[in-house]
Amino acid sequence: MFCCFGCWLFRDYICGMSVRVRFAPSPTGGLHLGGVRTVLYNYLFAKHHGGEFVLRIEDTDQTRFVPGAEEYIFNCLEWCGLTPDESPVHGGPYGPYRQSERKEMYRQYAEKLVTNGYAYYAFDTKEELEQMREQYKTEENPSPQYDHRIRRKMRNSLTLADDEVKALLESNTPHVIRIKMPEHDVVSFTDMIRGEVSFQTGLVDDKVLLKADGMPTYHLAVVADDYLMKITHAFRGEEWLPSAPVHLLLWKYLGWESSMPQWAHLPLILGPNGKLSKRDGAKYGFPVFAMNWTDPKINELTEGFRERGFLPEAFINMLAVLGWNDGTEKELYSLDELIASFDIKRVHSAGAKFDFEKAKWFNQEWLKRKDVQSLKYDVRTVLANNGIVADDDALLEKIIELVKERCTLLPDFVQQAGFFFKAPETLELDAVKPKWNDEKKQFFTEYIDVLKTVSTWDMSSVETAFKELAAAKSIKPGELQLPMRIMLVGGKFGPAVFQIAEIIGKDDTVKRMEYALSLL
RNA sequence: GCCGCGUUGGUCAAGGGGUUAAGACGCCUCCCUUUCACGGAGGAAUCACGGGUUCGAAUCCCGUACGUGGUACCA
Repeated sequence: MFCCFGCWLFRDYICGMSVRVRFAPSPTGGLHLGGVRTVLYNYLFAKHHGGEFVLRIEDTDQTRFVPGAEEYIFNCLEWCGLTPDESPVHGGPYGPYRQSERKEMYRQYAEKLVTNGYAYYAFDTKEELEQMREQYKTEENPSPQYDHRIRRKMRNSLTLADDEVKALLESNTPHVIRIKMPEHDVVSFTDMIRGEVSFQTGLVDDKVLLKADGMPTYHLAVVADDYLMKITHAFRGEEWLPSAPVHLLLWKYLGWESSMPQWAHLPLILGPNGKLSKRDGAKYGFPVFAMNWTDPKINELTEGFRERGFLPEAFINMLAVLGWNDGTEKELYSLDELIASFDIKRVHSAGAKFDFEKAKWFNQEWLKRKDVQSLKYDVRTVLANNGIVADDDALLEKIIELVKERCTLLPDFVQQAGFFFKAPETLELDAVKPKWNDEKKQFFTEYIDVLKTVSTWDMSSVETAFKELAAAKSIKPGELQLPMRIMLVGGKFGPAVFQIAEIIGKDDTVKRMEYALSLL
């Protein structure tokens, strides 16, 4: 994997410089599709360029702390095979990687901005802010912002006298630090997937940078940490685009403009109506999170792709091509192939609607292309979860090979492979009854007797005996195969009947047929 | 409301001035198989709309509509 010539020609400045990207989730709950795709694109980009992928935990909102959420994120990444090079658990030279543990570092930057006139102290209480919003609310402006117009009317270091501000500060009055957005500037930048984007700064509000509890908000933290962690390319969801001008300005005001990362705002993944939510999953019956997640507060379980029976390879593959393609017709990629061909510039700028049917197709394809050995553990587990013990290794391997192309999701193996290990509990007799008659009953009674005498039990001897007897009785073999299948597997599915008979053995074959016959 | 981003079949999408507008999923028909799958052969779109620019526009420009995101001391 090496950089293409394009890097020189299109001034990416990627060659020769070490690429560092980051995924920065806030540990507030399950990791959904969009999150995993963001991780994936970060990871692919980094690995394509031989760079590092760091995972940073953005836990600056203490009120939203959810126990277990951070560990859950790590487990998801591990399942997906997207291991960070640096993180709170993997360590690294730029730690700590949890923002709550970096708390003390942020204040100095915020203060520096105040000193240089790019930010200011604001003493407004929650109530005062609410009152402001109420007061200035009009039909044309339903949600007034704390912006260049409003700030003149609020209690901050721009409106208060210096000694008053000083007194307030010295008496530890709760306050925040807000950025002072310029009134008439235009901020623009080149997004790696959208091209030139620009904003009028006067239309953006004075975002809080440092909260009253001393924690930074996302806006300050993301800039400071990306700088401190030497992030070269910053990818995040499209929902961040509107606050990008704040971040751009912060890089400039802090004097770090020359090391600002290149941005790419990823398109959203949409559900049946609007942004995909876990609610959609519950409503339409598909998973939205990578793995099962139980919200500890309300004890509510949200289903994961893993538990639904997806292979991580398929999950990753499906996500990669939801919004990206390499320009060829290729759709099936291993992680290594993705790393080799990924190009952030070929990511679509439009949001993509998630299609569960297509997701299943990817799993089916991966089931077909993966070898038996690598499927064995998962299949055994899913069978065990359904009370089927498959401890004979060689047998299990043979069966997986035989039935895997009939399965879409892992749990399908229960139906497709279960009957090899355990006689069916219910027989779909309705499928044979309409055409059942004494002749057929007679056939099977005699056939059972023949089978009992077969010396070498294999597919062909079972089949030969079957056909010979059918011929002798002048019954079309085809009319007898379905009944036999129902007797052995219980339903209209599975591989060739005689193959099944061979595998389950003489005793079981005879036993199942006799039992079924007794019901007919 | 304001701001940003987006708009090629039901879905994912290629294509970025001249093409019979690829391919995949799903759907339907047929073949293979007297199970179910797999596999194979077919079927279904005037590229949101309206104006330009041009000999020529899905492709470039401008509007409109629609969708979506933001507008928090949440990320």
